[in-house]
Amino acid sequence: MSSKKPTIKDVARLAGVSFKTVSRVVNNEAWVSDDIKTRVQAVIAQLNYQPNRTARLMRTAPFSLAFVYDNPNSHYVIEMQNGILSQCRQKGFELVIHPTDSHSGQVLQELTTIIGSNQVGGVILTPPLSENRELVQQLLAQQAKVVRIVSGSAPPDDLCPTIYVDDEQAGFSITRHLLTQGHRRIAFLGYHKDHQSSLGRYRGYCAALHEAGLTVSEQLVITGDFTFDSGVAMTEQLLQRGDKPSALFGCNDEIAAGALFTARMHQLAVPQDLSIVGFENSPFSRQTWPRLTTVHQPNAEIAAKAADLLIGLMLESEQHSEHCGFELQLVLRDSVSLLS
Amino acid sequence: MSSKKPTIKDVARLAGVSFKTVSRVVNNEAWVSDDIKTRVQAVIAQLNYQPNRTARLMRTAPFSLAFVYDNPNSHYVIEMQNGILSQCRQKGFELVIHPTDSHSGQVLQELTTIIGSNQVGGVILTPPLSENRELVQQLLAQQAKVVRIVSGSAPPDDLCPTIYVDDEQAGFSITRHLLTQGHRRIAFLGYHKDHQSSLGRYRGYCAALHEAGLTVSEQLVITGDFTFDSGVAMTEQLLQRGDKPSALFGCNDEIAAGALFTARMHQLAVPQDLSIVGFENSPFSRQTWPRLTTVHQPNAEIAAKAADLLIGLMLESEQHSEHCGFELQLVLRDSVSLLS
DNA sequence: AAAATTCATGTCAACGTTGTCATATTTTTA
DNA sequence: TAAAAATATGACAACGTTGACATGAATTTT
Repeated sequence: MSSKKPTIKDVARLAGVSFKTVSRVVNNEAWVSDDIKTRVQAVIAQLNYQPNRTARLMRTAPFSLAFVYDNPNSHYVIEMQNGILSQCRQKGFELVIHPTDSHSGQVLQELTTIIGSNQVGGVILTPPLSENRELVQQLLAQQAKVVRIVSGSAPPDDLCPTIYVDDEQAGFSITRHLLTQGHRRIAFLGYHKDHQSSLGRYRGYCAALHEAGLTVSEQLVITGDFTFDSGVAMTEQLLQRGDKPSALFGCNDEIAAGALFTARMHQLAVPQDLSIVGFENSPFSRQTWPRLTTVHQPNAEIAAKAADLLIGLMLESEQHSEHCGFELQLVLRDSVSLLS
Repeated sequence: MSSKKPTIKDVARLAGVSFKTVSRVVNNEAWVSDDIKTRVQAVIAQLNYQPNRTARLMRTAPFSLAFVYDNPNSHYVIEMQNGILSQCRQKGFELVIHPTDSHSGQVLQELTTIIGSNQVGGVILTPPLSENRELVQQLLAQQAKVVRIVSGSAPPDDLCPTIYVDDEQAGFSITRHLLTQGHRRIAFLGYHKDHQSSLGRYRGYCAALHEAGLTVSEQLVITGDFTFDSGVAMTEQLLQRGDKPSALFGCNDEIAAGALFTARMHQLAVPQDLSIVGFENSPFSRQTWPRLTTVHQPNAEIAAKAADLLIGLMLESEQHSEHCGFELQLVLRDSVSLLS
């Protein structure tokens, strides 16, 4: 009943052919007569034969790729994962997820291990790891294929295929949206000098203010990271001060949700007393009250594209750097008021 | 510069020993002289040699396990994943994530493929797949190791090691909490006849009402699934009716958040006009306003335990069924009022 | 009708490990 | 001090596949 898994030789024996012929049928190679092909396929079905991936892997390049991330945002990770997985399944690849700590200084070693042991043939790097040029180079030096996702309006260099997401443009759009609604004192929450997405969004914010003839007030730019708790803390800090803003640009939806929460604590009605916008269009932003006006970031699509490029790279051995840019669209909802 | 990856034979040549001896050093086998051991280790370090996992896998049992789930809840999946991953890393195992659609009828075939091709040696099954007794049996028949996570106060059978989570007990506790706060008309949102967790929580809800001498009103038990949107729809349905409840038990935090949202739309203050409780203690439940009273479900811990059991099973070949139960604790926050 | 070409199949060596067994050396025991 | 046991090492097969090459049959070309 529960016998050993059938091998290619078992199939061969039963079909009365050499095991190489079975291999040909399995891999859909040319020059197999239809006669034998059907016969072999019948036996394969009968025995329920499945080629052993491990053994196959010994003769071929690895068909696993790693998704490397350092990001506490569940929605982000899941969306990315799903996007990558959709491509992997289509093309028979496997996904290895690799959450890591970019500050530990161990990332290179960790990745070296999984690459060196042939566990994966390529990696998808997300911010902030993707911004580490040296890391990319060292992975490349290990003959690994690399695709990275970065913030920017163009790829920073030609090291490897790159997906770039135009945070600046989107930061500009959403800030201008607040301006057209009459807001003049707009705070920026989540500035972080080491965080490219934050900086891009900040540049867009500044550009929009300048275009409207306004100057950027340092008072209104608050430093913090991309979490709910940080959003709460930054908003507290802001509201403590005298001259309150009429609108608030959260660098991502979690910060914005933190701001929403804090506004609520201070008996401020959103959007009547304070307008708030977020960034990312995570499911979360549809589930707050009021629903957040935000920027749609198509994570699953971005990830799928990254996986697509990486798999292309892994299949053809040529290392031609193809890039791909994403523009982000405004999503208007209920957290912004029209100032008269 | 970028030469081929070193193999065990390269190490052997450089160290002047047979490659078998190197294998012994790598695997920490007995009967290697300290002298040679250090010499070999030096060469390993020098060449930066990493054993090829794929080749090793050809001679050993697979050390990958699959996390199989059909659940749209990002927080849940991420917490589970992290819990499993923590164990995998500790013990040198690999994780294959396998989201699937339990209604497609393809699950068995999908899992058969990844098991049959030696991609994984074991699987962790979560609800609702873990409740499918036949599926478990068929996986077992394929010599796969299985650990399942189910809802219940005891394992349903001895098929395989089982993690059981006492939803009934927790549903009872949280309902009783509402009762002690003076609530009498308590709605139950998210009843689903095919969903064991829902049923468990429902049974707890009923038991608490009975204990308080109340009867369960069909009017107050609303069927739906475990999503925000369903929570909105169910709350709408409930509020449409004449006789409104004073409290509302959402079968998970997302339902509760949907209820919160809808209450807000209807100008009902929570908890003053309506109390709401959730279930799961997802990060989400701390980020709503007001923060949700809920039940803590230690997903990462549960998942880690499951991985631990599964890895144990994969290492020792004996199939002894060890089980493990989890009790759930109430988390009191701000979404329940004291009714006078 | 012989030679060349295409098609169909088979043989055998790899891939980089681990397991089995044999052998050489050292240490212990009788 | 010879025999036995323990220790240390190596030779070689095996895992299940794919790739390089060989071979034989059928078909086309000259």
